[in-house]
Amino acid sequence: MVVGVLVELANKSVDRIFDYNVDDSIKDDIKVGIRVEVPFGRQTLEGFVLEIKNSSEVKDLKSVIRIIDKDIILNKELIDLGKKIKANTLSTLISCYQAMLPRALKAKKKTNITKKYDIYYKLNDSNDYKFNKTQQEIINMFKNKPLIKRDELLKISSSSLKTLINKNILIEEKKEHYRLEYGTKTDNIKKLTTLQQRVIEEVNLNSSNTYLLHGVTGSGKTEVYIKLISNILKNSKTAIILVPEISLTPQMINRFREVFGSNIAAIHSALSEGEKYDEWRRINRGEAKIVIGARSAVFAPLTNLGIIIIDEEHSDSYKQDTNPKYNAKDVAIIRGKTNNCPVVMGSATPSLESFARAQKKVYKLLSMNERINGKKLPEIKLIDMNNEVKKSNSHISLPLLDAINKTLDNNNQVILLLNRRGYSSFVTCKNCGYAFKCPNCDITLTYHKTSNTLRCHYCGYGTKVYKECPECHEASVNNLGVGTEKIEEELHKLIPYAKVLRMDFDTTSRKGMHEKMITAFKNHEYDILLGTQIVAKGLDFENVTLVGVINADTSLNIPDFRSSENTFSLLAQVSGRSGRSNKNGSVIIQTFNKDHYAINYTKTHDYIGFYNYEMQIRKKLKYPPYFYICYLKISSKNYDIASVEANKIKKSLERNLKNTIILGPSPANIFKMNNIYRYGIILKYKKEDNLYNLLNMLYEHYRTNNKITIDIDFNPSHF
DNA sequence: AGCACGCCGACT
DNA sequence: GTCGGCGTGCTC
Repeated sequence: MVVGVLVELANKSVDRIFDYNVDDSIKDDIKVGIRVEVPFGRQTLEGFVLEIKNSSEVKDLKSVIRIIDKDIILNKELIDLGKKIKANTLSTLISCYQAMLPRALKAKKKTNITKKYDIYYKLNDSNDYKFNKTQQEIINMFKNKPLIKRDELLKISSSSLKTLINKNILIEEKKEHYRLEYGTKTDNIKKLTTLQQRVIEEVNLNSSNTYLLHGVTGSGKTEVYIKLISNILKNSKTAIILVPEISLTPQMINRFREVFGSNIAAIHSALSEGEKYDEWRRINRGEAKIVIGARSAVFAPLTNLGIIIIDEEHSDSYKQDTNPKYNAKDVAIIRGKTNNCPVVMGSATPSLESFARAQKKVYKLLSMNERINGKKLPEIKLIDMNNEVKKSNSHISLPLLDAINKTLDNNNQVILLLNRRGYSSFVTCKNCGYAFKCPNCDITLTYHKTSNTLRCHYCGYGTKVYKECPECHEASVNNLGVGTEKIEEELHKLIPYAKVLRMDFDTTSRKGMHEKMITAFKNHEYDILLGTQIVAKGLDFENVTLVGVINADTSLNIPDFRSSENTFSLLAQVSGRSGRSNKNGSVIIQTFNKDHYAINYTKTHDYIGFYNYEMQIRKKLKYPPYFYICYLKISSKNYDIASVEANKIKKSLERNLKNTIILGPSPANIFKMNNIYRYGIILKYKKEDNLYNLLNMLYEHYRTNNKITIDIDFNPSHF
């Protein structure tokens, strides 16, 4: 017997199958998809069996050393899926498989993650032996229970136990146990509104359709997902639900546990590698039917898949920005087709790409435009900070302060968002909020400290930094941002009696802190929840009737063609935290750009209006969804080589791609990093048949060149 | 990724 | 003369 093995080396030069002989002694356990250890050159490597055959074209084969797991790690579907992802992302096949597996199953960086066992004992047949009193007591325990845990027997006497084991009267038996424990399910499915019910009925569970569920904040999307999954389970099928890591809170998981109990496997970053390994094996063995997790959960080795749900589909967290640079949404659709099951993507603010596909009937659009509490969406007030800065020096305007006071007087709670996306990488005017923009690309210029210049990292345009603002002519140009600590300080001065809970990535990084804070705020131990992006998503507090946005503009100024979309989405999401139960909510947004369309469409909760407006811009500037984008990054330790080669590459692409717009090379977002210089080339195209081929050849050409590294990202989430 | 092979510069 | 620099190529 001969096997074709893919070794665990993420290098293009060994990204192919190597053949090995299999000794008769291990032949019976060889299956496609298991892991084996093989000799490779002078080293010993781990790899996956991808083929089983009778003979090989290669003579003088080496032999498989041993089988690592008898269990199949990569089933047939995942093996094929990996090949498709390789083709779509131009990454190595092995990296695609590694992306599917928990750390414990990768050869690299494995930190001794093992299975956990409980030790049990059972009685041996031959027991014509004279026991003393304690020994007899132990023996008697086995009358009702054939298998007893070691701990229980130790309680009686460790020496007697030892004797019985030595005399071969008790036999040890190891049983694997999982680290996590699961409650019992309640099947507590909430009663659905007619709107929710209609959506359920529209989803054809026996199709491979892709649905886009556009539901306003508070419209009850989660309960729709639960009902859909519950229907899937009745057909004895399985389900995957993807959520952004940030909203994968214990509340969210508990809600699913409540309904589905141990049928759920939840994979999230708060788990240890060992716990992740256990959860993965429960899935692989068919013991868990529903998988909830972030991006990589799309690879859950479930068989008989019945539905894939992607919550908050607009989130850029579904795109992996390291190799393989896959998007979980694309992977979900591929799995949907192979399993003939539907994919449901939900959001209050769908990505333009997805909504455009829904408009073109590629996806089926499902709408829920009412909240389940029957209330209207909260009223949104804009505060023009151009006027407010003249009145006071505070980051919190008088109208916002007033509203906070009123809310607290009524014994309600407040969420304050400090928008820190893209913080301080660009330069703004302190007086009027003006941000310098590229005249060619209409994106914000990035500040380069070393040269004290402003640069466009799309086209390379550069200009020096002016002290004087070209808009209001004040000498107030700076690039300083504010942090949550500063705002907290101000709040203490302005409202001394208010209890403020500060939540950002610093204060929540310790394990369990995130959950603790959420619980404390829910229990009304605090009046104001102040935080960054982390407070904007998915949270559900019934007492919150006011949401305040300190600065709507920072994310608007990010040098990214999606900055308006991301801002609109963030503001809509955070606004949705207000007035979720039976109380009316309101929202106050402080901005320097009150006439900006992204801010204005937020004010009227008008997603469609925003969509139509933004689509015109995308069309004019040839951005997605009208054009695809591919980002090439060329990096080198040597400044000149990076620049020269990047220009050579551009010329060569120009010769070979006739239907593609090529921008750059221009300095990448972080131009110099670890002393490596990086240039970016942007490709915009609608249809370019030869593109993947050409880029693959380009990659191959530079593979052996150790002065230049090329990195290719199709449909990047940012660059 | 390792590791050997191999072809040029500066030293006991 | 040889030790060792790292560019190039191979691993079933």
